[in-house]
Amino acid sequence: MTASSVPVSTLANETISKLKRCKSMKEFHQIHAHMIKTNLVNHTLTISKLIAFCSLSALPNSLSYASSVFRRIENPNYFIFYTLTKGSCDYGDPLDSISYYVDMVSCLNELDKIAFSFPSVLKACSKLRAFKEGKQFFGQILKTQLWFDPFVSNSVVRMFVELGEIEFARGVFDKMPERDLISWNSMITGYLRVGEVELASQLFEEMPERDLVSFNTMIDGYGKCGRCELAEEIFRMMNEKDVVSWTSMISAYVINHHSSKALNLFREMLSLGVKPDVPAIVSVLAAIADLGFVEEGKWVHDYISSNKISLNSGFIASALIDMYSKCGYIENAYDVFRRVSHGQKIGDWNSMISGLAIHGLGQEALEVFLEMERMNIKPDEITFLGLFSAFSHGGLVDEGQFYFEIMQEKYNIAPKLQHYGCLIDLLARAGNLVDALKVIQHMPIEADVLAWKAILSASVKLGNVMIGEKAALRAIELNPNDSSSYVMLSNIYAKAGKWDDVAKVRLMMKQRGVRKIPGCSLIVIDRKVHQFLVAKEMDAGYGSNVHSKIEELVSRLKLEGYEPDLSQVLLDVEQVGKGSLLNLHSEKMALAFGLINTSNGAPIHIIKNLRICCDCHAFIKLVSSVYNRKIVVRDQNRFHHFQNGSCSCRDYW
DNA sequence: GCTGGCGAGT
Repeated sequence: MTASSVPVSTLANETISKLKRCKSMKEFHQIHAHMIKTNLVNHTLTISKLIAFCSLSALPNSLSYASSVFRRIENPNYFIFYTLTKGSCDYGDPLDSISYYVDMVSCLNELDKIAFSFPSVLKACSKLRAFKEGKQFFGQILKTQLWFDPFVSNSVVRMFVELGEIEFARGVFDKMPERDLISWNSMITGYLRVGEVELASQLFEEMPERDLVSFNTMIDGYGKCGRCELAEEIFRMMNEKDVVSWTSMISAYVINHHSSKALNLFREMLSLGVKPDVPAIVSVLAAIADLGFVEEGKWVHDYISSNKISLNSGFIASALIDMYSKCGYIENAYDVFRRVSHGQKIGDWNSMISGLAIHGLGQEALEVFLEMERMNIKPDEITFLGLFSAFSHGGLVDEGQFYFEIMQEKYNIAPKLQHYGCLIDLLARAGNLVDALKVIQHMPIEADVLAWKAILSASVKLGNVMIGEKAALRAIELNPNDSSSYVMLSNIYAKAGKWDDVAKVRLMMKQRGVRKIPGCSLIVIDRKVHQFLVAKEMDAGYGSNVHSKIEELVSRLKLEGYEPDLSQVLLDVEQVGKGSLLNLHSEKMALAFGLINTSNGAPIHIIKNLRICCDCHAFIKLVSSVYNRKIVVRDQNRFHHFQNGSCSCRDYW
């Protein structure tokens, strides 16, 4: 049978079901060509469906294709306008979404049909942060029957919530003709987003009925407000949970730095037979990355492969790259990246650049960035944060300054506080305190505590008491509870032999109740985690072994010229003799334990919560050559790969 | 004559 002898309706139905199954632009092109050949382009329903499935497909270039088809239609109907409005709002430029809406009302004016587009138009306003225009649309809605459409009025509440205009949202909520579950849930989201925990709880108590979404919203919102205990309470009282409930609770733990709890909860979820989906996997990967437990990370990676979850789905690749980097396995991160890097996802590139950065691989990070440029992938703010951090850790000062200019001139990205922070850190680390201070003076935003701490920590390293003092006082003023600023100030004084000033700092801390965070190092052996706290006896059983091993190491290394760096013992001098206090640094204990409990030549991975100290750094360098071990230490800021007596940071950290 | 509004992740 030839095409022309088939009834139009059959052909149309067949084409529509093919359109529904389209997975690539190529298929859309083929069907469109076929429609032109069979004259189906003049069949309203079929051409509408082509535009609909294409605009809502989320494929690259699908919207511009849909719009080119649209432009050849003489009298487009509501449905076509609607799909283009929604498509551009969700997957394209929200501004186009508003244009389609404006076009629509200029040529058609049935209110009940316009209603369908309004949710997307209002969503476009929130995406564009267009409060004024949003209010204008709201004004128009109020004058019509649209106000009585729950989809429309709920979208108004949602828009004000997204814009953070909580008073407006509440005003609409109170005034709307009918409130359903969605209205209540949105309003609660709104309060939680602005940190109004009390008001959110109150609404949650007051609402006439609740669904799973209401509970999940509370878990997520409490978590994001830093109220893990409240999130837990809701989570535990739920009779029915879905994967969103679990994921919300897991990420509440991750955000609040309870990564072990997050990992345990993920395990509990699995044991109850709840199948993790992409967001659940991504959130547990963040926990694993934080803990540095590569074995768990590999298990999740296997799970992803064996369950045929594509590396391209959601943030899977970027989460894996991040996890492997933060566990010290930059090669594995690179493998994942290579498998997806032909893709266009900015997050994958950003994770790779940041990963290389924490390993001090500045040049490699720059190469990834240049590859990105060659592929015409537009870098965003986060790309540059990663890049600057890579330059900073790699000591690439000229490159850092050059790309700081490029970011603004070529990519039109205005530097934010964090970008300035990176630039300041870059200059300060490289020993250029004066220029770093100049940046602080001239930047259009007030420097934050991190910027001053960057100056401070560089001053410690350079022994610059004057600038260090100034930076420390400013940092302490900005965050009086951050112990590290006091400690660094005290370190500067100690290094300069100003013991009276050291005492003053210590007194200040005591009076303000600021406690030094104890150094803590982790080592994982045979999937078991061993934790060492500074100056503390460890778990019964191997304490004395570790101490005698450290003593053995010290005497062996002294033969190689190791001199304990006593300037590193600062605040707690009266407690124990300085030399032995140095030997109680947590990373030395973890290292000794690792040497005892792993076979000769096996690499040792250690994770420390604070920055590694100079003495331990020199110590571990020597151990790596004398004992012929590859030792990888993750400290608060970055990785140190020790091998053959030197460190990948080239003593620059 | 097909359609629309809430919850989780890098």
